[in-house]
Order: sequence, then structure tokens, then C-alpha cells
Amino acid sequence: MSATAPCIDCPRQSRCLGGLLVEGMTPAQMQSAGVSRSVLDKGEHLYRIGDRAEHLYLVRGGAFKTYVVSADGDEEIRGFQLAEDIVGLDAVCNPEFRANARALSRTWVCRLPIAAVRARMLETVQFRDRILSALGHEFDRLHGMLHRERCSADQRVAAFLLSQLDATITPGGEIELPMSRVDLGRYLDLATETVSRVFTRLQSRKVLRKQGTRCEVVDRDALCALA
Amino acid sequence: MSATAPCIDCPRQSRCLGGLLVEGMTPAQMQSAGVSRSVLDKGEHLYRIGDRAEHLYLVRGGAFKTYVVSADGDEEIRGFQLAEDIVGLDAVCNPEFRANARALSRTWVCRLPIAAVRARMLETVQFRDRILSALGHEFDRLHGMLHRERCSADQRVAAFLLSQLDATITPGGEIELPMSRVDLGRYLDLATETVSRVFTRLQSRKVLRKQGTRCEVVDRDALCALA
DNA sequence: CGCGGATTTGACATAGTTCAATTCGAGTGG
DNA sequence: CCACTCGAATTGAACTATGTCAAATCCGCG
Repeated sequence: MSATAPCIDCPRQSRCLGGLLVEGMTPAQMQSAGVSRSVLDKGEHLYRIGDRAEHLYLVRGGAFKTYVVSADGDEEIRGFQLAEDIVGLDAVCNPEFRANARALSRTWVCRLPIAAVRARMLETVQFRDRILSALGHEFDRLHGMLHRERCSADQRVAAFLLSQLDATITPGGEIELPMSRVDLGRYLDLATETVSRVFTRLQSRKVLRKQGTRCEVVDRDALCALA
Repeated sequence: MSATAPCIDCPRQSRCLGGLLVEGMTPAQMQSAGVSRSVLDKGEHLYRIGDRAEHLYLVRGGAFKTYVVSADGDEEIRGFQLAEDIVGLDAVCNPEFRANARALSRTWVCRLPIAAVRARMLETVQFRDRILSALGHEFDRLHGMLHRERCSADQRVAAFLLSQLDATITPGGEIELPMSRVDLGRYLDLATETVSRVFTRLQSRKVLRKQGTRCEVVDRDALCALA
């Protein structure tokens, strides 16, 4: 995990949490505050459960999974974070991370020092509200997971695909599925085999078309009807 | 739902969110800020999904359930809030409530105006951190629910009973179960019948003793071993 | 081309649901 | 104080979605 220079000339600065954060800072101030960027290789951990939470992160490219390992050794995946998502929001509420974050592929992140974030929350209403709203979205996501886990296998997969579709910037039915079937199962709380069967079914019903790591949603309405 | 006077002479003031909030306010200021108390009868709603979130609430006695109704009309219970718990924390992150809150029995609450809460978050680090930490606990609780829903019926019930045991102020194995079997099922995502069967099993194994709305945990270790 | 992990498919096992019937228990009224 | 009522809780029996285990196939990569 190698760190590089911060956001001073980042084209996304104005639309970014970091933008609000570093507004008015000189490069030197940023540097000393600890704003920076990193790249992680596939499989590398961004942080582990119990680590002192000193940064939160913005995904620039690639993807993470956040997960915990239960008492009986099973990996429970709590979320996937793709480009533009925030990882490690825990850090705002807790001194330590409550989950592990691991790169699913080569992944780029911006790191925002949590001390600066907390300080800025006291300074500007706009920034405080930006953080609170991010927390609100995280609550919504968790409530969504809770709802999804009360549905049938078909519905879980359908709901997941739709959420990916919504989260994707590119229009059209193309979505990125950087996670393995195993990980998807661990996220949806389904056996790998069940996930696989649902995908097969959706493809034979011409709802979906699979192409390697990507996949095309041919019949969005059918998915909505399911979920 | 009748409202009465606020916290000026509340014995709990110093250990309460409200205490930090109203610190330094005159009774008149409190009044005009909207700090107050209410009582709700069994079955009354404290708020409904979509309501403008103008207060958050502290439970003083009694209990709530927070729930949503899914597309196919099923009630999904997202939490039970007993004495000393915060209800409506949504309000900090969202302009509208994202769930319904309904009294399970006659219930007393303090109402804290969210505008005052948000304002105070800018003023004192201590108060901001108190709120953030409450949000953190809510995240933990949701993560706990997600974990629990991946367990067997026995484990879900055991984990639930243990969490009630921890949350109860009174020592000894007595816990309050103000919710019906139906509601418990809707919370744990189990059929009422399944909940009932687990309780029966736990009683015949002398882990539990039931007494109306209360219940005594005889063998805490057995519960831990299960969960 | 061939290897090894990931995915898919098949056959079978089972926890939990569903539906129906019974029992319990807190109020209520005689 | 007891009988009655009605909803809540429990019990029973059959059913089903999904898990489990094992075998077959696919696919990316050296």
C-alpha cells in the first residue's frame, strides 16, 4: 500500500467530501493533516477490525469488501464499496474499525484524516451535514440489507442487482460485479450454489446476460417485479 | 399523546442527553426550544415513516417497537426500545423518519427538538461526540441484527435474550418481554410458531422460566453456549 | 495445451414455514 | 368466585426452499 500526494489538483475536488474538507488548506497544511492517496493490490487490507480508526477513505477505482468473521469462522460480508463510495465511516462514530476492509482488485483510495473530519464538523454546518447524510445513507443501506435478508433467494439477488444498477454511473444495463460468487453468497447470506442457480435461472429467462466480470441487465422490469 | 413540562428539575438530567442539551438554558428557553415530555397509550404512534423529523426521544418508561411495512404488507420490526433508550435517532441524519415507532404499552418519553440537537453539535465537542457515539451504537445494533439473522432459530432467540439481559439495569436473570410472540417473530425473522417452540425447548431444558410478561434466565451460560 | 481454482449442476437432507387444531390465560360479567 | 369469551400461545403434521455434499464443467493463465 503506497501513499502519494493529496488533492490539490484533483479534478473531483469540488464534488468530493475531501473538497469540503481541504477547502482553504495549503498543500503543506494538507500534507501535515494527513490527506493523501494510496493504491492497494488485490487482497490487501485497507484496515482490519480493531485497528485505530485514523482515516476514512474514498474509493477512486476498484472495489472493497467490508466483512467480519463470526465466532464459528464464517466470513460475513457487510458491504461492497465501489468507485465513489466511502469506506470506513465507522471512524466517525468509533475510535476503532468494526469491520475488515479488503481490496477485491487493484484499488485506489483517498485517505481523509478523521481528526480533520471531526474538527471540520464543528466548523461548518455544510460539512457536518454532509457527514451526517453519509451516515444516514449507511443506515439506509443496512436497513436495506435487513429487508433483503427476509426475502427469497431470487428476491435477494434481484434486489442486489438493482442496487448495483442504481449505484452505477454509466447508464444502460451494464453493471460491474467485481466480487466472486462465494463473496456474493457471503453478502446475501446464500450458499454459493444457490446464487449460481439464481443467476442461471435469470439468464435462461433472458433477464440477464453475463460477460465475465461484467453483466448486462436485459429486463430491468422483470427484476423489479421479482424484488 | 399529552405533553408536559421539561427537564428543569429532572433527577436524571446530568446523565442524560437532554442534560447536555439544555445545560445553561432557562426554563423559558427550553420551553421555546421545544423540550418537553409526553405519555403515549399502548398502540399509539410516536411517529410514522415519512413524518418530518422534528424531535428525537428518550424512553423514560414503557417500550416501543420501530418497524416498517414491506411492499407485500408484512411488518418488519427493526428494533425494540425500552427505558433509557433513544428513539428516532434517524432525525439526526435525515429530514424524515425512516420507520414507524409505536408504543407497546403505556410509555413515557422526553422529546428533544432536533434543531437544538444539531445546533448544539456545533457548539460542544462533548455533545457532538455523545451523538456520534449514539449513532455508533445504533450501527453496532444493526450489525448485530445482521449477524443474528444468519444464525439458527435457537441462536437468534438466545442472542436476543442475552441482549435483553445486558440491556436490563436490574441484575439477576429477570428480563422484561413487553412484546408479543408475533412481534418477537417479526423482529427475529422467525415464524411465531418457531419462536414459541424455541421458548418451550428452553424451558424444558431449564434454561428459562416464564412468568407472564417477565421471564427469568436460569442458566445464562447455556444461552451463551447456544449463541 | 493443460492445470487449478471458480462456477455450475445434480441428488439428497433438513430447518423452518405453513396450516390446522388445541390449550392457555387475562378480562368480564353473572 | 366461578363460568365464559376471545385473542394469544402452543402443539402437531405435512411441505418446501435452501443448504450440503459430490461430481462435472468452465475459464483464465502459465
